[in-house]
Amino acid sequence: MGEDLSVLLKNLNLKVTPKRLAILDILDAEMRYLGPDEVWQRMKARFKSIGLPTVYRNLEELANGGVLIKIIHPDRKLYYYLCRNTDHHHHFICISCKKVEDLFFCGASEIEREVKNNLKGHVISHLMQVYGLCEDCAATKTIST
Amino acid sequence: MGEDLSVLLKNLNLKVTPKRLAILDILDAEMRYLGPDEVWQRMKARFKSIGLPTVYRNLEELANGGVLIKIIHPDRKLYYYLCRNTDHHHHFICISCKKVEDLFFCGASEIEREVKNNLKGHVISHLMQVYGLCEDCAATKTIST
DNA sequence: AAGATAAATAGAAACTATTTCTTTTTATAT
DNA sequence: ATATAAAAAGAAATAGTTTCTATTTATCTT
Repeated sequence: MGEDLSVLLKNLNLKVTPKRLAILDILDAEMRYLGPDEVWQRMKARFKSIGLPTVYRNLEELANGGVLIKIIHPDRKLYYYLCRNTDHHHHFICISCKKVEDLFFCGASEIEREVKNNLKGHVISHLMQVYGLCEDCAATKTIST
Repeated sequence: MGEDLSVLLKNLNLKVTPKRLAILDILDAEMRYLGPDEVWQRMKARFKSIGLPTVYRNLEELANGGVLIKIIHPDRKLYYYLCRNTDHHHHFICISCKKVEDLFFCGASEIEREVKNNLKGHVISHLMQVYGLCEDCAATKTIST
C-alpha cells in the first residue's frame, strides 16, 4: 500500500513527483476529510520546503481527475478533500470527528423524473451530503471541535 | 406585496429597518439566487450609503432565522441566498440563468435507513442540490455567463 | 409625544483563504 | 546525457468575509 499511488498519477498524465505522492499518501491514511491547510501541515512535516500554492494546485488537479473528492461543508464555505471508491455514491459526514463514509442510496432517477415532469428541465449533476454522528461519536455523545 | 415583509422580521424579533426590508424585497423580486455582492449592488441603487458588512450581517441573520436559504454552489465556494416556501424541500438550480426552483423529492427516509443499518450512525441533516438546465435555457441551449 | 435603550449601521481596517506571477527545479522522453 | 515541458518555491496580489468603534435609529416605556 502506498506504492500503486503512482499509477493514479500516471493515469491522469500527471508527473510522479514526491509531493504528489505524499499528498495522496496523506489522504489515503486518513478516514477524515482534510482541508488544504491540514494537508499543508502534514506536508511540512515531510518536506523542508513546501508551498501552500503547491498543495492547492495539486488538490485541485487531483480532484479534477477524480482521484480526490471535493466535499463542501455547510458551516465554513471552504472545500475539503478526500480520496476513495469510484462508482457513484454520496457521503455521510460525521459532524463530530469529520470521518467520511460512503452512502449508496441515491434518488437520482426520482429527481430526474420530477425535474422532467414538473419543471420541464434537464438534470446535469447533483450533490448530496448527509451530516450526522458516526457510530463511535453517537456512542460517546461527545462533539469534538 | 412587499408589505408583509415586515412581519417576517417581527417574527424573528428583528427590528424593521428600511435596509432589511429592502434586502427582503430585492430577493423577493428575484427568481434567481443572489450573492452578497449582487445584493449589495442592488442596495446601492436604493441607498446612498450602504455598507457591505450590513448586507452580510443581514443575509446571515435572515438565513439563520429561516427567512432566507443559503445555497452552496460547487464551483465557487461562496454562498448565495434566496427566500421561499417553508416546508422541507430541495433546490433545482439552473446552471445557465441561476434560476432556482423547488424540488419535493427527498430520499431522507432511505438515507436514514442506510445510515442506521449499515453505518450504525445517526443522521442530523442533509443537503441536496440538483444542477441542470431549466425549461427556458434547455430550449435556447445557451449557457449564459 | 418625548426620552431611554438596545439594536442596527457606516466606514475603515483586519483577516483569511485562495490565486497569480516569475523564476528555478525536476521528471520524463529522446 | 540532454532537452523540454511540467511542477514547485516564494512572494505578492486578490477576493471574500469579518471585526471594531462611533454614530444613528427603531422600538419600548411612560
